[in-house]
Amino acid sequence: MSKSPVSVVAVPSNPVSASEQKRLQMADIARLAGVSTSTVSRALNKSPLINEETRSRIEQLAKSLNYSINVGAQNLRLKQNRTVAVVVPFDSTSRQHLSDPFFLSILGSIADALTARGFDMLLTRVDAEELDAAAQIFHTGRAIGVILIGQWRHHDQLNQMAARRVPIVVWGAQIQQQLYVTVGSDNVAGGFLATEHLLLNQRRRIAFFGDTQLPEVADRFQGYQKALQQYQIPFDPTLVLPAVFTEEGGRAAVAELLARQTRFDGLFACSDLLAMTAISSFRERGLVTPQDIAVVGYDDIELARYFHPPLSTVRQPLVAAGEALVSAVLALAEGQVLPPVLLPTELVVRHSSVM
Amino acid sequence: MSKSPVSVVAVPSNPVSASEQKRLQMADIARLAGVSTSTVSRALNKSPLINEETRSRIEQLAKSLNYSINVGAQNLRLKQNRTVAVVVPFDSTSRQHLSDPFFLSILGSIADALTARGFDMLLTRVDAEELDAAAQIFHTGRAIGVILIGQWRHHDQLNQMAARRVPIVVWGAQIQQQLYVTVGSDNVAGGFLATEHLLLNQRRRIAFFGDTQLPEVADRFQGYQKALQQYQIPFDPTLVLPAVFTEEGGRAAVAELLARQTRFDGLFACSDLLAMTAISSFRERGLVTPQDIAVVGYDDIELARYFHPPLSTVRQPLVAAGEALVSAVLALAEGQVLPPVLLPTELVVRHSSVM
DNA sequence: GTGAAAGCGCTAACAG
DNA sequence: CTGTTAGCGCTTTCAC
Repeated sequence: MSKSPVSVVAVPSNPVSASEQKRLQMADIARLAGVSTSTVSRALNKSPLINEETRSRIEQLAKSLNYSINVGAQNLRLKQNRTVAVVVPFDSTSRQHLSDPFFLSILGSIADALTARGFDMLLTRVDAEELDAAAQIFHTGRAIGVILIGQWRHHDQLNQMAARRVPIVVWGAQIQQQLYVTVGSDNVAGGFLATEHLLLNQRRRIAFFGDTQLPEVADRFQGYQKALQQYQIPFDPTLVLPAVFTEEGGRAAVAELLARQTRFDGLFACSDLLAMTAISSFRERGLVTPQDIAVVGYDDIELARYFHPPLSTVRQPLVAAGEALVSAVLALAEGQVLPPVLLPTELVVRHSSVM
Repeated sequence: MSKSPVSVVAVPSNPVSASEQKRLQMADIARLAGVSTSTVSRALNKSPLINEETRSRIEQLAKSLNYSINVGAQNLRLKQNRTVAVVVPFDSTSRQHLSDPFFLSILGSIADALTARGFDMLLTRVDAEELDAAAQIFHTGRAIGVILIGQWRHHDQLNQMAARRVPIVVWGAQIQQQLYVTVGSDNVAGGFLATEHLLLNQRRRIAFFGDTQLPEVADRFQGYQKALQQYQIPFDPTLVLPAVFTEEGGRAAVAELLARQTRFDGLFACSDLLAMTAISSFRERGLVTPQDIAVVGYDDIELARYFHPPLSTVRQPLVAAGEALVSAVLALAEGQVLPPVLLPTELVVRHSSVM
């Protein structure tokens, strides 16, 4: 035998180890147990056909050897699949990170709902301009359906996918002539609630922060207008700012609003993140919330109550959202036809809106 | 699992539609193109053997029919797999949600790193007491390796998995006699930096919030003690609170600290979430930050700069973290042997710690 | 350049 | 109750 070489460099680990680490398979268990693979298969799948003694013997063996049935092969054979894809589009220009806490939370709730039903979750980030990648996940059989978080502006692409029979459900607002299924909160009601609350607290010049090109925001805006109308407050377009949902959105919107030199004493921001960055900007400029500007956000993220001042906001039902999205995509995958789902929305009053 | 107040009512559609929707497969394309499946396979895989004309014809056909190769079957045949599992343990007792923004962000950075390398990400939440479920994901062949976010107290279980040759990398702190690979930030340095900063700003009675049973926190605590020692400030155990990383953690710790009637003028909280809830609690009790209590958090989540006061904190390198975790798990899956990875940590001074 | 045939790891008739 | 056999959708020698 060759004697081991003395070297100072790290011992190059056995490069074969990956391949030599031959994965155990059913045939191995069968041989070791002295039965056929059919028997092992049946035993491990708890078929009632198998002798109790045989079964437990095989189970023991498998467990002690750390063997588990290969799901890939099983799925192929069974033509089944218990994986759902969750797609989070990102904006290729801003390379925006998965940053809004609300989206992250909804992701958690989907994960829970999926786990509860015994499904795996494939999480994918795709370029918002290439939503077709989401369809590929389905067409390649990696998932039986997809949940898309963030409707954004991609109505047409989504419609196309649905038309091609991709089981897809999107978190967002219901739109006319929409072929795909949406699950979302009642944004019109949410917008109304927030605005009405501000109105009821004697605010008359209420700014609106949100990109109304997004369907969800458009609905909230509609609620905003409806409230103004109902309380007979004139609508002033100079109070409307197309703030994007990024961290800088609130800051930029505040700057623009102030530059417009329009008077305002209230703000309805279409996300808590937006509300928080706005409040932070106001403060830098000597404007205090709620005294000078009463603010209501949207989402009710966890940090909202620990913010200063604690943020009044419109709560979207997180757990229900996950449940509904998962139910919907599963139903769709089974070929059912579904109506859109509208979840209730709730005003949470804290201190950013009342003195 | 709470049930949602809204149920998805399915219009009972044609129940056969799911099954009759026969998925296209390679044989279909072959028949339609008048070639054999071998040819289709080669064409779609861009084999140089195929006639250019034939290839493009087949590609066209496949595209127009929305056909894509079935990855499951392909993987089986090729004995390959491009999926990595990301496991987020949850505490079964508190049923704690995936709530800390930092964990969520790291998840995003992992997703990006995986996507960049052409890997799929399987996201799974598992009961912290049943970490073995993470091993199953590997043993069943659903993923070639697993990234575990949150070392918590499960050192032993993790060691067992590693001993069984499950390619697993853990986000957390390096521990003695650890068989598994960790990637984490330099927690000792982070703790030192935060504490030193407070010390340099004339704070002498610095409270520490964090569950020192967690390896990462233990390291930060070590940094805290090191700083005190270096600046010759006596260590006082009454200033140390085992705050958990939940939203209520900060609040409870503040209550307990106040109940102890010990004097303090600074706080190093082991997460931004903890710092924020603590500041919020202080405020409720008339204590203002930074005047009365200077606070430094940990993580540098996005909202930290928009908090009031903007939060001083120790930044953990998010993007690098995702990259490192992914590189590590991929290397492990190939059978390589790796050392733990320690990422640099950086103090970000804002206003919660300086007057 | 293209096709026929074998087989990836598993399950399910169909026999015994 | 258990084994034999065929085949899930794909890739790849091996022939032509």
